[in-house]
Amino acid sequence: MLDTFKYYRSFEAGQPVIWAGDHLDFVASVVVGIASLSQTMEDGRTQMTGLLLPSDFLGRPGRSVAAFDVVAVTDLTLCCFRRKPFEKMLETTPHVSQRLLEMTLDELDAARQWMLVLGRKTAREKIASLLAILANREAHLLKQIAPKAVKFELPLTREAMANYLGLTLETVSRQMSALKRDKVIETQGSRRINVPNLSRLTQEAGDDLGP
Amino acid sequence: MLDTFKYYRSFEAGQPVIWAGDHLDFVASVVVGIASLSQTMEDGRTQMTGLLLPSDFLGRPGRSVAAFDVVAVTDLTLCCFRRKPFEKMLETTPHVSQRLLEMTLDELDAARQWMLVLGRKTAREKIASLLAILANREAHLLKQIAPKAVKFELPLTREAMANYLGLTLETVSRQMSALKRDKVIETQGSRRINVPNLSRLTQEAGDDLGP
DNA sequence: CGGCAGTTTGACCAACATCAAGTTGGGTGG
DNA sequence: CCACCCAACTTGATGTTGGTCAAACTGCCG
Repeated sequence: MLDTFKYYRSFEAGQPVIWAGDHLDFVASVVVGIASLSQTMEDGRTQMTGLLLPSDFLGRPGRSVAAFDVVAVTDLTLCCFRRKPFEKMLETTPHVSQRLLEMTLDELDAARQWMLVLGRKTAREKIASLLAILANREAHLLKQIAPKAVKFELPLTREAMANYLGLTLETVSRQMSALKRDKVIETQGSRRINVPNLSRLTQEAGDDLGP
Repeated sequence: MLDTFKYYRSFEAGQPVIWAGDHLDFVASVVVGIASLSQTMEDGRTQMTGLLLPSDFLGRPGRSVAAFDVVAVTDLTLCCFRRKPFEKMLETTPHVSQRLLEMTLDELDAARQWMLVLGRKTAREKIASLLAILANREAHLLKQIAPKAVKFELPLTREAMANYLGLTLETVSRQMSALKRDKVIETQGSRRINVPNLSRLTQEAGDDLGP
């Protein structure tokens, strides 16, 4: 059973969990908080390639070297398993590997959706896409289905948003101001977001009929 | 056994295999040729989200609706399995789902690598990245390890390259000309590419020490 | 009351997109 | 066999988006 060899690790907001290339002999699942996956080029350009939310899986059975940097975006608690026994269990407990396959396929779909955002959307649409994802997640957590309005807390700094969206932090800031000016969003401070009309935001994101 | 319910389907270069939203009651694996996965926005902007090469898997156990457009880039042959029996087999044959998990994790890593290309690389680096992938694949097929020079056939039109790279076809063409002018590549016609110095190309792609 | 990280805003600039001609080359029909 | 056609490609002129550099503002913490 999983419980016999799991353990917990906590990280403060901003702390690195692992660096790409590090030896990594555990896999983990997010319990509370948010972590980011990212890559950095030699000259410092960085691209966030995913956000890990509670219940998301981290690590790679069969690989002992991390492919990406993982950083705690907020205070973070992971539930970790040593990799070897976890791999053994994958072999002996088929429904675990089936569940993991399903989660990985979901992540792959999400990554591909995000490629459209990065490759083809304008700065304004990129920001709206990110806000729409966070707004929908919030609505989902509150068990609301297609609500008109949503309020939520932005877990990311402007710089982190820029790294997720393939923009500079100045452009992120300008487009946030523009969306505020155009009444697509309202703010209290720079992190508390109020979306008065979620379908308007979705439309700004460029995926009206959905992807 | 898989063989008892598999069948083959062929497509000519340029033909659609399925459209996003279509009902899809098979999964498949590429036998010969190349297929592309892509998404299109209502206004026509499109982004290719993956290339499927021989042995790659297509479809999604547990989902009956296609999430992406699939198009045959070259003449293409698929080996198809009806979805229901395939899913049943996943449940009963653990090592198949483990193998599929491994392949999916590889694709997820590749998709995340590509997000760096789309989000952060310049047009020139994007072109070089794509050419480097194709060159390395060619070298791998010929069982060469880290050769100095490689020749290969570009399977994509300029427009398809643009859709993969998040560029316009004019920019692709200009950067191809620039790489030729700078002796990073040589060409015979617009599709036959010769890379005289693969590490130079890799450097132009911006991943010297490589992720 | 600093000090500092995070953010906003402005002025200017470069990279890429857009619009618009041309050019190439393979395939077809006369 | 050649002339023409058309899709794919190249190249040029110009425009726009988002990047860069720089300066100020906010709010929190010591």
